[in-house]
Amino acid sequence: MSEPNDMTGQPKRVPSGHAHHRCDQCDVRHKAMCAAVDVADNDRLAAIVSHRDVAPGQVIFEEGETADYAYNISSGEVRLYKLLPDGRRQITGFLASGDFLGLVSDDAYAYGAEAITPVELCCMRLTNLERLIADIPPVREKLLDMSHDELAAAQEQMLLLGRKTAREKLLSFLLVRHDHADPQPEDGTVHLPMSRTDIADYLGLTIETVSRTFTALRDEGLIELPDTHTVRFPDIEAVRDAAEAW
Amino acid sequence: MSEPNDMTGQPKRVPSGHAHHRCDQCDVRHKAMCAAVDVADNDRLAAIVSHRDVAPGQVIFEEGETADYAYNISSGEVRLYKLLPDGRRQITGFLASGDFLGLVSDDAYAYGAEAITPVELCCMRLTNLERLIADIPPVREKLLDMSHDELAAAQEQMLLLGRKTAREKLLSFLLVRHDHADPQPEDGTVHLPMSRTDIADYLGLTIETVSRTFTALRDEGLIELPDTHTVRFPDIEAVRDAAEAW
DNA sequence: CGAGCTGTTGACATTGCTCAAATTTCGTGG
DNA sequence: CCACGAAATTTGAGCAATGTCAACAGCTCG
Repeated sequence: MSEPNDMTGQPKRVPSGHAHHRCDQCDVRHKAMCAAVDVADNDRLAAIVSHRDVAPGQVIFEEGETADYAYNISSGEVRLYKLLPDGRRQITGFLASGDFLGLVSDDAYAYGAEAITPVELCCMRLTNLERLIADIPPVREKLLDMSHDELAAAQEQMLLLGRKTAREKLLSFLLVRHDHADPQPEDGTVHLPMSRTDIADYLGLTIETVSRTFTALRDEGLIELPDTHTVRFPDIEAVRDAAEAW
Repeated sequence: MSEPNDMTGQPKRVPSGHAHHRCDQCDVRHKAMCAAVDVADNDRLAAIVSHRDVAPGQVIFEEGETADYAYNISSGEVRLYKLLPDGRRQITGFLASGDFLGLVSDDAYAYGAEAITPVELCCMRLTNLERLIADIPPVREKLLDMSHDELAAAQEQMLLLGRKTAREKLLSFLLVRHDHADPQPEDGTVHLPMSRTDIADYLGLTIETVSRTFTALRDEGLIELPDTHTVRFPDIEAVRDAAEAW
């Protein structure tokens, strides 16, 4: 139960927040599931959300924990992961602002979630959210669509994990990060808030292989590494060719 | 476009069937999404389904193809897969009778589907199905639940692909097949309708490694191999221990 | 300034892959 | 029912990609 970086004496994982948040002023509303809530129903939405800040490295929820809340990410970056009994970890996805997490069919979370950067969460009790889903058709449309997108991403990741080489894995990862970046940067810059360990556990590799592969790509001139958490593509088309042709 | 085993001169992939099927007499109704359709709405359901038989090895639909239909599997076993340009294949799942496939957020299928055994499909035009989903709340509940289950399975498979050894992969696969088998067999028998190649492409291995691992497990006494497509566990608890403790 | 991370690099080990051949299984026709 | 050929599976030998273990470098924070 002890978290490595937990130096706060505060009670954990208890969303504490404004009873009346202004959902209509939310920065990420347009990207989030909330966009499916009509202006007329805004009050209902605002009434059920609370807020929670999570520091880097801190647990949002653990695999197997009873699922009470679903969350929208207001800001920050989150990792989802599953563990084996001996500690091996597979990161199943990275989420960023506007993304939604916590809906499960079972009543326990099927994976753990941790903050990578400082994270602001918009929390909804599942019992309340389910009522909202039942009452507002566009919300369930949106959620069904989102889960189909997630499923497509998961299948793409299975292809990566099962059939790509280390080089292809890293290139695919960098390209997806680039193409999905929120304010799409003009130059070919990609920001990587997560550690090499996180990248390794996402791609089914070791940190050493990730590190060596970064170095190899840099030596080839396919990427530049201004610093550990930044990658730049001098020629992104060359990268796209390399990603699937090798 | 040529399919290896296609020796029929018949037009392909055109569902041909009874205009009025008796959904209430369907063998797999209780397992399928159709169970969420109230008896009163049975006629609506029956009116939009048609049927299609697919021979082993034949394509049901291809990745990227425009998605016209969704399917329920009435009988038989299906593989879903994604391909890389050079032909490497990742099987993302095996489906059996009662399973549902073909709902996508985009308008193209995100993966291909092929019959492993002779397959009977219950076909629904997406335009019709979507109307059904919109009109019948329990149907969308069921579909949302099903997609959450699929997602959980996909994440479990990512853990397998990224972090387990060949031995653990095969044992996990056999145990899941055993535990999810439809009429749960009393003895520890598992039937594997798919080829070694399919198993390899599902587990992110080569056929040789799959074959060698089967042999090794047999030599250890963990499994018996009465024939290529049948596995028996003399002591299933020993298998469960081996699957996650190694 | 030193401790402690995180990331990189090097040397070596190992799992699982490749290529090749033997063997078994299975469908087909006689 | 049996024989034959094709396909699927198994087995063997060698190898390569990636993992393991270890040392080192760079950065941050007290």
